[in-house]
Amino acid sequence: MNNAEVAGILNNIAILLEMQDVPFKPVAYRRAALTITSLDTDLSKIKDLDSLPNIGIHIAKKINELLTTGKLDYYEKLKKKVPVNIEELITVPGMGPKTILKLYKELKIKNKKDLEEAALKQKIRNIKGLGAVMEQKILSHIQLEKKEEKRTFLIEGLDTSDEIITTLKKSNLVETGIAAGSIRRMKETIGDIDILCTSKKPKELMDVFTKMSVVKEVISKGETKSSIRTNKGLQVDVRVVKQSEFGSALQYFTGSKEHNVEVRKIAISKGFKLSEYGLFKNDKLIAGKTEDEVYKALGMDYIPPELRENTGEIDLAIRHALPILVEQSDIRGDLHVHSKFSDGLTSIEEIANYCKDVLKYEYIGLCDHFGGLKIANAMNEKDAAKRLKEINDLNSTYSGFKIINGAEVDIKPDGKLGVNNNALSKFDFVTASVHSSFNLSIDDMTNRLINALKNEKVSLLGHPTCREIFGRKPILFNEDKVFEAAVKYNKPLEINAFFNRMDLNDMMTSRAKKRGVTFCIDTDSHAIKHLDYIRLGLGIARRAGLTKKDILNTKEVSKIL
DNA sequence: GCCGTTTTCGGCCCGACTGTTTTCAGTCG
Ligand SMILES: Nc1nc2c(ncn2[C@H]2C[C@H](O)[C@@H](COP(=O)(O)OP(=O)(O)OP(=O)(O)O)O2)c(=O)[nH]1
Ligand SMILES: [Mg+2]
Ligand SMILES: [Mg+2]
Ligand SMILES: [Zn+2]
Repeated sequence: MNNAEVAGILNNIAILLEMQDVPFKPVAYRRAALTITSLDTDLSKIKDLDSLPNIGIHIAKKINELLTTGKLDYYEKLKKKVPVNIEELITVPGMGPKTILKLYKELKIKNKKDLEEAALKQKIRNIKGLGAVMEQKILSHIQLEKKEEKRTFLIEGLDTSDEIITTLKKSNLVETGIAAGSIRRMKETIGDIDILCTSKKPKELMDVFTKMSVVKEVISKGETKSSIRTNKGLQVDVRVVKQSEFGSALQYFTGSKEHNVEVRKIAISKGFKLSEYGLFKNDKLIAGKTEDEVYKALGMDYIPPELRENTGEIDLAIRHALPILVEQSDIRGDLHVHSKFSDGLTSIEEIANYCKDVLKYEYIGLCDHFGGLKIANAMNEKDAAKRLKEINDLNSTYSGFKIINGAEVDIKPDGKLGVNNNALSKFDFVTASVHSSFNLSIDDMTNRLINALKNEKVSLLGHPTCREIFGRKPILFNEDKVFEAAVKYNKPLEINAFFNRMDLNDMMTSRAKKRGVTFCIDTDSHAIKHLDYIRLGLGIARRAGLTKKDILNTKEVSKIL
């Protein structure tokens, strides 16, 4: 039984207990499940389970029973009382523990199929406490759901929230509009789009919001909170508050939920109450205009959104020990950019101008594919020579900006590069990365990456895990050994910021930092607009707590060659 | 069931929207 399965069962127990109105235990089981979900080691490898946060002796014992027997008596007994497919039913909006219980008792509904049939026969509307509206909601959800992916890419959230805020602002009813939730925290995937607005006319603003042309369905609508679904199937939540409440509302709406709960507990312990409307002491407003004010009043330093996951940031903020996170303005260049000379779409000059004039970089590393990779239209020696001349010509026209003559080369299964080191001697910067044979044994893959890192011509290990979000699984290797090699040979690991790679991800970056690894945030651009993905890479870096000095491309060009 | 600069019992975040509702439960953020 793996971690996800154990967490799933603990979550189901929480729901079964809620059905019986058991107080507090559901929260305890949910927290335990969350702890397990965020674990990066297998439960079976952990000896003292009850030393994990939110897992005490009782849940630890239950986990052990699950791990050794594959079953849990306590869970089986709970299920016997309400033998329904919880996972399936709970995904239907509006279906919570109480509704599931009621429908089982009254109509023997055990799963989605039963639910759909009952709704079609108009049986649900007759249940006391339910009605025709609920019946219709259930039906339309079950029939429309089909194949919707639940979460989506961060970049889609960033772009769509920008578009919606722009649309809302056209009404002149918005004072401040900002994306919140997981978008503001820069999570690699987002479940919905959360937008906070301040306005003097919330009612009118909500009318505008729920009547936008992209709205397919209005999920709920109130004066301070409304939700819609777009024609692309994305849910958008908008909260509207007064400008004077902006800080506390943003603190609330940015989350994470777990962070909020923890901060609110601290407020309680100090005799305050914290909500989206402000920090209060005996109904007297203490803070609320800015987030900074709220955190300060609670004895904390301001916590950057990317860190608000209740993974230790609150303690650090109290002890004034938060890291000073890397910022966009610290980035001096992008060291993994493709041009027309391989599979990119853009001329070198266009790329250079954008980096120099718009992004204010001091350098770019042109890392067109070189040798070996047929699919990516790799350069041969002749192409490389032609490109070098173009680079030199352009460089002679710049002051304070430099195009670095780099290459991206393939790492073969044995860890040798796609081309020999002699052929690489002409390049000043070499990104080595895996592009095929993703399924080696862990040992072989580990040796493959270590051999690449060991190679004196290699400057950087590109997209180290090769995972694609919602797509290819990461390649498997011994993390500790690879991190160790990266430190030993003084080679940074790439934080590849391409929207569907984001590789290394936040968690692995955080673990690597603890082992002393350094990093390089690259966009892997193949077109001008990809260069802006740097902010996705910054999101990963900041979520992992990286500072300027952890990152190669915050350094001057003379220090990286 | 978990947890502890109000340490081993007594508390556990707080509020909006819907409709099941006419004074509130349930679900969701
Ligand atoms: N205090 C408190 N705040 C919550 C709760 N649930 C959600 N929030 C706040 C924090 C969340 O970041 C914010 C938006 O809620 P979402 O459900 O959209 O979650 P979030 O955006 O963090 O993740 P997502 O990617 O949408 O799944 O609302 C809660 O139970 N209590
Ligand atoms: Mg969200
Ligand atoms: Mg939301
Ligand atoms: Zn590349």
